[in-house]
Formats: sequence, structure tokens, C-alpha cells
Amino acid sequence: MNPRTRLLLVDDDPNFRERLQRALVARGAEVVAVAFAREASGAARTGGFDGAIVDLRLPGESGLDLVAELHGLKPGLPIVVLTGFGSIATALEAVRLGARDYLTKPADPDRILSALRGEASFAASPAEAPPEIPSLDRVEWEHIQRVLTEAGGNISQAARLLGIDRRSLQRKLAKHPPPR
Amino acid sequence: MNPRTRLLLVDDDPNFRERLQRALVARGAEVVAVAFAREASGAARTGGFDGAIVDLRLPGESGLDLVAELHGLKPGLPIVVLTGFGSIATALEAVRLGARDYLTKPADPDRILSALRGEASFAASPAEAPPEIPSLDRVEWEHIQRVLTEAGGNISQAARLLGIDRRSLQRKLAKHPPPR
DNA sequence: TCGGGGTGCGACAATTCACCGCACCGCGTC
DNA sequence: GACGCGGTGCGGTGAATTGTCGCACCCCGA
Repeated sequence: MNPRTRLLLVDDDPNFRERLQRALVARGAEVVAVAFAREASGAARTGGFDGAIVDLRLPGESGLDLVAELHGLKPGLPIVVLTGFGSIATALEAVRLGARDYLTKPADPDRILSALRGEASFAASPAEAPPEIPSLDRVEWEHIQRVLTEAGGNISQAARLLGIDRRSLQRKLAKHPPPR
Repeated sequence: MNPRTRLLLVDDDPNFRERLQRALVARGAEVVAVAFAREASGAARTGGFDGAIVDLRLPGESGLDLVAELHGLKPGLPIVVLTGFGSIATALEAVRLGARDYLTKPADPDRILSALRGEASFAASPAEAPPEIPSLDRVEWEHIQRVLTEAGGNISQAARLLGIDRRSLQRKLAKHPPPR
């Protein structure tokens, strides 16, 4: 990142927000972190930001609305949308509303930065991304990871969300270090 | 659709292609269906099309390249990308390369048409799409369906792709009529 | 100090899975 | 027509996984 890049971070989850903020600061960025869309639009109006990172799941207003608003305020502003786990439809909508890229949590800070720089996720795969066929185990694992992140690491809650027993989740997590 | 809308359909799977072609024709469109990117670009050069439907998985060239090519030939052409099962990354890439929308098989012909018209998938969900948390069973079921479609209904092949036993797949299919 | 909720783990029965085999069928090929 | 090949449906069996219950421990707010 350029010297003192100013980033706007919008995420209502304090843990995740602060963790990501630290990670970004450690990489040389100046980060203004807020929890609500209201604060975000206010901050965007005053501070000259070089990029914005917006969680799609915000209390009250949808992150998508915020994306549109930020894009309206400063059309050239690189916006990256984060979400616990996204759908293709919402990803496309986010991009149409002005987002530069769309990443799912847990997101690598470096990936976020490169996405902001315009080295979009797809750009990482130069030629094409031959859609591979993930095994059932792989899909299960990835979904568990997403939900676990979404639940903030709370195993009991994640198990409830997943519709399986807590014990089973624990066992899956214990066994499945890296399925592939 | 307008009277005699001319559509270009590119898909290498004969069954799927012909079925979709019939469905589109039944809805009043004129459909030129081809199997390969080579034929598609040739047809696009000569015929004046009102829209294109491109499968992402084409033999040889990637469907993404074809999207870029078609977009280059006729920038305003509405292109809808179809794929057995997509990722967010490839969806975004397709859109950036000029696609108007990105749908996953099995795709409803009506949705394809509305996507071509610009009533994008997200537009169908007026306000927003609050990303829900699918249960593990649900995710498993959906993935099985995608892979099964991808395999053309071939259970043995689908089981191999999924990395599970054919017998297990059969049992899953037998039990799981509509998980939720 | 007392819940309430989360976590880690043992035990056990019920379920499911992987793996085997068998029969049948459609389809090219010889 | 006989043959091989690959797909499908299904039964059986032992191994693995899951659902459930219980217990101990911890943190935290009332």
C-alpha cells in the first residue's frame, strides 16, 4: 500500500473489526473503523479515504445500501464488500452498486488490500478459473468454516445454525484439519 | 420477449442445449444453438443477435474468453453466463468481462430471459437478499444437485466427482426428497 | 454466590457409510 | 448374435459417524 493509505472499515462485529483493523494497520494503512452505516457515511463525507471495506451484514441498513451511498459520494472510491458467506446474486448486486470486489469471511487481509488496489480476486487467477468440482467433504468443510466464522467461533451456536449436534461439530473439527 | 428475439445459445452438452433451446423457442424467441466457442464467435459476427447465453464450461476455450470476445464484437449485447455451479470469483469475472448476469444450472428459462432483458437476478429480490444460514444438510443437498446436473444425471459419475460411494449417493437421493 | 451458557470429552445405541456382490439393461463392436 | 463395457438398482455386512446424555470445568453478569 502507498504510504499512509486511509481506509474506512465498516463492520458491526467488534472482534472481527478490531482484528482486521490491527492487521491492516500492521500492513501500513491508516484505518478508521466504525460499526454502523450511519457513522460510515458521516466519516466518508469528511475524511478523504483511499478505500472502504464494508460488511454486508450491518444492523439496520444493508451493507449494499451503504455501498451505493459511498459510491455516490465518491464514485472512484475502491470499495470491497465483506460478508460471512455470500451468494452469487448478492455479489453481483454489490459490484453493480459500485463495489470493486466481494470477499467472504474469513478474508485474508492481504487479499483485501490487493482487492482494493484493483488486483481483484479474479485477477489473481490470470487466465481463467476452471470451475472445479469440490468433493462433498470439501463443501461441507468450507461451509462449516463460514458458519463458524459467522458465529464468531462459537461452536454451540454454529452447530445450531448448521442443524447438527454440537458434539458432531466438535468431532468434525477435530478430525478434519485440512480436507484436501 | 419482443417479437422474434434472436438469441445465441452456446453449450456443449447436447441434451441441455436442446432442451433449453426448445424452452426458449416455446417462449417466442429465435434461437441459434451451437456447441463450441468457435462456432459461436462466427455466428455472432454474421447474425444480428439480441442476446447470448454462454455456458462457462466449454471444451477447449473457456466460456469466459468467449464472453470477452462477444462483448468485444458487440459491446451492447446482453450476455448471460450459465454454469453447472459457479463461484463468486468467476461470477464477478464474467460480469467484468462483459456479461450481464450469471446463473447456475439448472436455470429456469424464464429467469434467463429476464436476465437478458436486464431484469437481473438481484432485481428479482427487490430490497436485499439477507444472506441466510443454510443448514449443513441443505448445503450438501444443493451441492449434490449441482454436481448431478453437471454429470448429466449420471449417478456413478456424480458419486465419483463428489468423492463418495455410488451406493451412498443413491441412498441420499432416495431419502432426501426435499430437505427443507 | 448462584445461575446461564460455552467447552471438552467419555460412553453407547442408532444410523449411516464404504465396500462387496449380484442381476439386469442399453450400446457399441467384433 | 455374442461380447465387453458402463450404468442402475438393490441386498448384506462390518466399520465409521452421529445423536444423545452426562459430567466437569470455566467465565461472566446478576
